[in-house]
Amino acid sequence: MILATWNVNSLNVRLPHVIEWLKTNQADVLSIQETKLADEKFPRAAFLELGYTVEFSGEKTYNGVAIVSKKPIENVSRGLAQQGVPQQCRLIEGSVDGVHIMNVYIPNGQEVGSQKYHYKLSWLDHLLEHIHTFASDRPICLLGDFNIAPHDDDVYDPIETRGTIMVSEIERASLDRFRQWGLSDAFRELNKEPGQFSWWDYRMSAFRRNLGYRIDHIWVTDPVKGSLKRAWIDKGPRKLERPSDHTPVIIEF
DNA sequence: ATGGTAGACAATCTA
Repeated sequence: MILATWNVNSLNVRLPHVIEWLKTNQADVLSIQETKLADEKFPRAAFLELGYTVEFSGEKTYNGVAIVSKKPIENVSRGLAQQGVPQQCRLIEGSVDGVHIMNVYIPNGQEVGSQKYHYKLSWLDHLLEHIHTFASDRPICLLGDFNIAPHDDDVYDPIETRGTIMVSEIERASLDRFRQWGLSDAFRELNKEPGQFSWWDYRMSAFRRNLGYRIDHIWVTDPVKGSLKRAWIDKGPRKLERPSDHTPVIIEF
């Protein structure tokens, strides 16, 4: 199975890129973040025409997640039931071919110490609670835009970015709890070299200068880890005209 | 401390 994740930063703008990418890469499952589309505006037909099925959870202007799949998506659910605050569309999950796919758009957090940063940490707490309702010996993939670079090797400059958003020790420690539960970073299982990024800021010519972060991830339980064949980042879409600031991360197992 | 750019949406907010 080829499984990919891509924060498209507006599916409205990026639909041609996504369709082209699916045609070329023939992924079995693609999970998308930041569709920024209310459900009634979702371009379902474009995916059906390609032979894919799609499930989505979106809202106007912000957030929005979707799972695109060649095979049927079963037991679909949306959001975190436990949250007391108004729901943002940041989680959609479903099973494909016996593999449970959890597509997340973890809050960005804006700045360490800010209100949004605390929202990010508490959202991660709720996600962890939710994960704990599953058995870790099941084939599960937690994937999406985590908005956290797990290690210093995952940022362009660990000194300059030390302690800042997506890099802070508290965020990394929060993510470590998902490892302790039984998830592994599939990309890092197969690729050890530093400087492999999935996101570059639009500003300051960050892509040209390779000032990136590896914040888009596919984390898997042992049954998936055991059959991993490949894991890679496709920088191609980031080089296109009017690109998303993120580029796809893919595994094959 | 700020700014740089992009997207949604029409003055700012989010990233």
